[in-house]
Amino acid sequence: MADIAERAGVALSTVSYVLSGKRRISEDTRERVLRAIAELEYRPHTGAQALASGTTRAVALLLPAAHDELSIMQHAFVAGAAQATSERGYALTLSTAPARAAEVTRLVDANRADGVILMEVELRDRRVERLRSGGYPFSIIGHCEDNSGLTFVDFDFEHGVELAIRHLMDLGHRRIALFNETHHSRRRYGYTVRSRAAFERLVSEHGLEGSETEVFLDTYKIRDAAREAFRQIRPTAVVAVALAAAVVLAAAHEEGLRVPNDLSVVGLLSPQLADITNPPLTGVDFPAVEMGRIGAELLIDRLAKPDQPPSQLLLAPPLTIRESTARPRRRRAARAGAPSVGANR
Amino acid sequence: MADIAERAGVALSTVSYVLSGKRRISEDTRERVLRAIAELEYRPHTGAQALASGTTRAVALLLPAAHDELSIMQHAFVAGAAQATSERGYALTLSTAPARAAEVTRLVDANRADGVILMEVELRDRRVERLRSGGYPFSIIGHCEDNSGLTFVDFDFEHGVELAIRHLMDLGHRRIALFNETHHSRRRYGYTVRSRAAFERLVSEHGLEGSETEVFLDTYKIRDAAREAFRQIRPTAVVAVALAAAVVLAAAHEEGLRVPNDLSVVGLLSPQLADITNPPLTGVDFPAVEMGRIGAELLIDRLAKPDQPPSQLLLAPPLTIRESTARPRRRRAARAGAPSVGANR
DNA sequence: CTGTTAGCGCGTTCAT
DNA sequence: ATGAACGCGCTAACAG
Repeated sequence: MADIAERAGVALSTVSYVLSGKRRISEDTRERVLRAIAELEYRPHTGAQALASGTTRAVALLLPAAHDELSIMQHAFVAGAAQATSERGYALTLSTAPARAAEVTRLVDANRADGVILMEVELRDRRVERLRSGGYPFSIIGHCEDNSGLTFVDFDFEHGVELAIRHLMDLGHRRIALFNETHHSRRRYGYTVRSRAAFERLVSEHGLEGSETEVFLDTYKIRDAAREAFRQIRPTAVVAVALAAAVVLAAAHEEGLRVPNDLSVVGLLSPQLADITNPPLTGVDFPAVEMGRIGAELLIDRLAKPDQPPSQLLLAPPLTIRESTARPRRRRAARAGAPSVGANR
Repeated sequence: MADIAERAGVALSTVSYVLSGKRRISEDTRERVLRAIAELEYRPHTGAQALASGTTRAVALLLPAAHDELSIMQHAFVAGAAQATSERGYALTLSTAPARAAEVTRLVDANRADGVILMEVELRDRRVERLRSGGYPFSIIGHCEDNSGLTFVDFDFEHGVELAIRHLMDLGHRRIALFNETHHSRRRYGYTVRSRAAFERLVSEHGLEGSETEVFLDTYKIRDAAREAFRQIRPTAVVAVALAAAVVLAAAHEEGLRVPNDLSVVGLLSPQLADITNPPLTGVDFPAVEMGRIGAELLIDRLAKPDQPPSQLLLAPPLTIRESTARPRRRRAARAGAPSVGANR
């Protein structure tokens, strides 16, 4: 900066002001400074700016448990967040530190980032508590039980399940199963709990013969659980949350169930995945990229105006019909074989 | 730091040396300093360290073209790189800036990162040239045509295609098609070119009836291209590169081809994807997480010892047999129906 | 083994 | 409208 100040024949601070625009500078000197900057290929030193200004213009994205595993949708969050931050002139720092409360504030404490984007939160989350009570700027992709004061964006799983069930009911399905995700641990993730709650409510409201099945996020267990459920429940349709959907298809295939002829499947997952399954999944498209983007924007907004009331967004996109759902066929066979008593409501 | 120096009754620099370990400190003062640090909950200011030391202890991962799209495997790279960097005490900064040469050096020029990890390089890549000629520390996940001086890790696609073809030949397949990925643009990505080259070599070496099909990374086009290829080539087996594999399965399904009964498929993709396809894909597992990890480690090693000769790693994992391959069956039917003239080679 | 001190590159207040 | 000078928090000579 000193070099360009000298070359432009001005004071060092003038250069700073030209750059930041925090002061009116005469067009004349402005020109000279900018020219010198161009000629010397000067690049501001982000670190020094951060040190002097006390703000890093970087946010941290906490990418929990990147235990080599699946969590394919996480990538979309990352991609969305990366885009949004870069558009707003922020850097995005990734951390795969374990999801312990002690870790979430580290990057901000070390002044590597101004704020934090949290993912995979549980209904009651100690990391959230830590950030909240410590007064750290943060946003969540997902949400908790007690959301007072929290800034977040989430997919409306309740609404998603409702759309899915309505679609299946419209097609004539009455025996619908929910395939939910669950984790090895005892953690209670919001989307799992909310999906189940919505499912149970709808089942009882409409007198459906649903039956939930919780499956584990391990591919093999998921598949076994699915096959067993098919035999026991004999659903004509399935609502599957997240990655479970992809595996349900495989399990159905193994059971000799053709989708959608013998079994309809509605998935709540990202369109990127829904498109490459076999057959492509009808479902409520999880707008993962958008959510990542919004999560970042909410945080950056918050950094700019810390006193604004927190934004809380629930995204409820429509159902996209692909090829995995159809009218139930088993029922006809069942009726023909043994005319059931139940009226069609 | 001044606070803890005062509290411990030492000079400020002593605190620094205790922290960095760059000097021998008597156990006594060491103790006092550490206690003061704990009591005051002192956290080093990364930015200030960076400014003073001239090294940020952060590396940038260039995640090109996060155009909302697929590129699911990219996530694994990111996850692997994130793990490795965090283990070595580095931060990982993500950038989705467009893949222009001007962008790749920005983060390092602005002192946000010490080096760069590049992905999705083309055979002749201007970004690589820029980094190389500018003397920037960087590593590549992938590699180029001219790799002199480059540090990289890549999947050995040539070897992968060879394993795939061998496996299919062992099963008795002779009419094998390659479904390759290609991008909308005219970019020449190494893995596409190398896969094709290997395929062509093997086809001619073994007198196979292969026929390559290039498909676009757009889900719908991929599927149409696949269906058309099935009709024209009537392959008994397919080798599919990356995401094409998932879509080939869907296309086969639509054509009424059962996998593996009517068509065997071998994929070169990540096991995370291979496991959730329907049926699970036999293939050479693309060790994406591992590659991301190695990419980061190579770069960090390079930052530590800039004068070491560059490491160039080609990973060639074995074939994993899942459920998408079997002995060819069509041939029998064909023979029975219309005894073909062609000898069995 | 420990202390002193000069920067690292920039933002910003105070004076002009 | 411009300039001089101090400080952000830390590292690394240099000096004991």
